[in-house]
Amino acid sequence: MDVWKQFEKNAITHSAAHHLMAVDSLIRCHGYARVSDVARLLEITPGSVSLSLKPLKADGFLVQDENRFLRLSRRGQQLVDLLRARRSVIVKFLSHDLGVDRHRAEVDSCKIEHLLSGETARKLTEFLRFLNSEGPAVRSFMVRFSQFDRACPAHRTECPCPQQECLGGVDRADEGELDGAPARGRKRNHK
Amino acid sequence: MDVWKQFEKNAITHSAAHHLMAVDSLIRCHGYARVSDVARLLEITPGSVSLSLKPLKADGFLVQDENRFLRLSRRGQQLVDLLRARRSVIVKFLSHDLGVDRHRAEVDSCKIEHLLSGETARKLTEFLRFLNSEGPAVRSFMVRFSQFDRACPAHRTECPCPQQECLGGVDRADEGELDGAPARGRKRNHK
DNA sequence: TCCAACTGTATTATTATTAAAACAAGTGTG
DNA sequence: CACACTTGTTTTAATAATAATACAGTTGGA
Repeated sequence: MDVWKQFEKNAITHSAAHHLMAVDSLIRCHGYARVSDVARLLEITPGSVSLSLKPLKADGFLVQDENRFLRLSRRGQQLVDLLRARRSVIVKFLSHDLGVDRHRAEVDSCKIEHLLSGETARKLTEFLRFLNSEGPAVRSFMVRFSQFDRACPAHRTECPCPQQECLGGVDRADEGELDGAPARGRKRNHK
Repeated sequence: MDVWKQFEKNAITHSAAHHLMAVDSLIRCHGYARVSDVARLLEITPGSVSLSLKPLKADGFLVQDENRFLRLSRRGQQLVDLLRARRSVIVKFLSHDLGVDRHRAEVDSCKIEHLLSGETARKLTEFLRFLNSEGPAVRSFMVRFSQFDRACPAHRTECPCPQQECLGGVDRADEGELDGAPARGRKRNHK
């Protein structure tokens, strides 16, 4: 039971990551970012943004100049660059190499990019860099993969015990169980 | 800004997933699972478990018999099987194929397994099945990968602009920024 | 002075947890 | 049998973090 309870130990929340990235995007696109600009971009109220940014300022990711324009600190910029790099790596892997729908790849990456450890992100990047290096071994590998029989073997042979590594049956049978809206009854923020 | 705000739409929380899997593990190991057994396994109080299980019962993942022994419903069992399958696929990919430390691979998988869409999980599984199919193309691919120069090109050539797809520099420079404990000042559950 | 922008306070909701009290059911002993 | 003890469950109250809103107040520039 060592793995359990590790899930709360993340340096940054999903929401915080998006707030930081919004600041970065605004600065890159328009040259500046104020609280209200972030709010408009994220479609939430300025008050909410102000509150969300407070811990980020306290943690030294963000600074505000005398006119309250937002700027990323060195640490903040590093973090944003890191997150963006991770996201683009994961999106590329999912969409380009695995063939996941682009939009879904982006949603999935955005959910997990800030949760990966540095080691995993690094090794994934190395793998991706190799996968996109276009060498002959890689090319023949990808050709073989595209010819690979995608059907799960568990669906061809009758197997009485629950599969260890087949997501096909369960997942297809229960499509949306993990993807979409909750099944019923649970109140959620519906804005 | 379509991707943003998708992050809250998950069918199940991390904690709920662990509670469900604990029930499943207990039943498989000891033949039964009561609230207090789950609490012991997860090292939290029975009261907490009782509260956490309530929405899972309401959503039809769990049932309790007349002696209040816990059982997974059909839906609950499907969900647990799905999550376990995903985890084992991701752990195998990270540790076996990418060479991530086993424990870290488990922690990372456990963080993300319930967040992936069905499509992504399925395609990842297909890829993994191919990667472990031991054909000659795969073998030569993996041999090449093991010989692949892991050093990030950005560290060899001077590049003035922030890297799009290099996690090496930023990440190594800021090791632990996303992995470990918060930098400072943020109060957290320290139990 | 007026308005846009920002901050602060109060409020709501969800999730996750503890601690303590209340309750239920079986066990043991005189 | 009855009373006390033990175990297990549930409920209630409380705390804490995250995420968001609404509204009131402040500030600074044209």
